[in-house]
Amino acid sequence: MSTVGKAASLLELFTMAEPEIGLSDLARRARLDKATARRLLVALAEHRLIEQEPASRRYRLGAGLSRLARIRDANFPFARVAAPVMRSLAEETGETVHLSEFSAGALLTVHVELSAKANRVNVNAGQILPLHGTASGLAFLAFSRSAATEAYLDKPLERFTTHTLTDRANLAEQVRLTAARGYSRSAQGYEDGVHSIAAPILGADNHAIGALSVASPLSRVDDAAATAQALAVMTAACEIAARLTGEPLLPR
Amino acid sequence: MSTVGKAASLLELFTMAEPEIGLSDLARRARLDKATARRLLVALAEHRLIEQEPASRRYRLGAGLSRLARIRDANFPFARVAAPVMRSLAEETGETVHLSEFSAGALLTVHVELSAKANRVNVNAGQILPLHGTASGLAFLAFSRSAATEAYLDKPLERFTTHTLTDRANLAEQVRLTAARGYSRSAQGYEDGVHSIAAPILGADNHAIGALSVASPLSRVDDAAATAQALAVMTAACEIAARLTGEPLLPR
DNA sequence: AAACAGTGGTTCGAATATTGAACCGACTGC
DNA sequence: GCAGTCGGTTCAATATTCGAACCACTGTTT
Repeated sequence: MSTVGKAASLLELFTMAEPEIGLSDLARRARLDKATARRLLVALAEHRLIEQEPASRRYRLGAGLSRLARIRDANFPFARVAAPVMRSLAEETGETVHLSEFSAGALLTVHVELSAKANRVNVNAGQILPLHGTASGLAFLAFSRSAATEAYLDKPLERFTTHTLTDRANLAEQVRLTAARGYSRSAQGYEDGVHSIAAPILGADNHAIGALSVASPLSRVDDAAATAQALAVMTAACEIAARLTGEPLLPR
Repeated sequence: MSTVGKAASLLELFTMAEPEIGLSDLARRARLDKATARRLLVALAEHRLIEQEPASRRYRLGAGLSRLARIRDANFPFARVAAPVMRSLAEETGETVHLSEFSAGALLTVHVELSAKANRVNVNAGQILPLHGTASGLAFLAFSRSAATEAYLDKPLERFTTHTLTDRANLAEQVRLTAARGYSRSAQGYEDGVHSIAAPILGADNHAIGALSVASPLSRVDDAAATAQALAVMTAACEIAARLTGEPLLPR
């Protein structure tokens, strides 16, 4: 393994549960010689990627990481990181794909990849979606903190079409179903003739920060197509989350 | 320079202004051979510390950095990082030092290092300080976003002692003075017999996220002592900010 | 109090990973 | 077609890293 690979492995030994580790321990776990581990740690410390607690002499992640992460997060937000994954999903499904981020009590559409077909659903970036009535909203609600979900459901809910779910019991049941199977499905809840399948984008704390959705003309979707879309959208949503948070891809 | 040092130098070439850089450019700026730079980049990419945009083939900071920074920030917050610096400041000045973090419209005291002297000011962690009437509050206001500062000053302000500044014009003048010289001074604005000098803790965006303060019995402070305290508290505040954000220490 | 087991840290000849000039193919502007 | 980029690759020469053995120290056990 390359030297920088070894150094990176050292960084990866630190976790939420164990954010400070001693030299011998680090060397053992990274399967490195103590002398090697120390030399790498010193080099990392020179660039503030590692700090050493003066009292206990244990090592921990350095402030330089905060700085670098800030640069990354500021310049490669949600939409930008997600775009290539969405492009693939749009090609695979042949349908319009849109990504929404939770903001001020609703979902804000931050990126759209349109279907290549002539008969397609059109969504505009910037559009605000309600949490009820859309597949994206259901996916978000199902993976939010339960207190927040309950609070939202208790408010009076606007009706957009004759199919909009506004009844608290029905909606709660849909949320439960979505949480159980990992994706949501909704037809004409917000706009007539539109069918959507959505999955949540989970943040580092495993709660939804947004949702990814495949939107099709209702006439083109049967149960088989919906199942295929569901699988694809969940996979893509996981991929986006992984690219965003840096967590390794975990199967749900 | 060590190999990991070179790799770290590559990471440090990315900035807010230029978050994506091509191979040749990276090699030139880091004064590395192109082949070397690339080998390092590949090694970093394997650990997600670097990503390569597939289309342009340019490099950028990776998601792994976000993950590591999250681990660091969660486990070594404000108070913990600041504590050793505060300990030194308390020893240097011989007075009680307290650190406050802005939270919900006021300053929350998150850490205290008490003076070694018998006659000292006592402050408790957890105590809430108003933005007016305390040196910490003035320091915070003077380095907040000006809109937020104005909004605060427009509200009715509670009186705590006969010395509390509640007049908008007087307070605005104090804020202006604090912003100009980099520290605030207040005597008996919140509690009788207490004198304080404070400096803001600046976040990555150069706005205050909290304040550091030296609190003394009023009887012990003359102008000379206050000047010395001011210098010490500003230096310590800069040091804490640097340790927190990973930005290099900048003179004000 | 002596022996032991665990730290963090250092040394230096041996082993090996790193280096970089020269190379390739692809693209852009002239 | 040429010149000047770019990203990426190769391989002999070499500088860097490796790691067993070594301190000095601390706390525990006998």
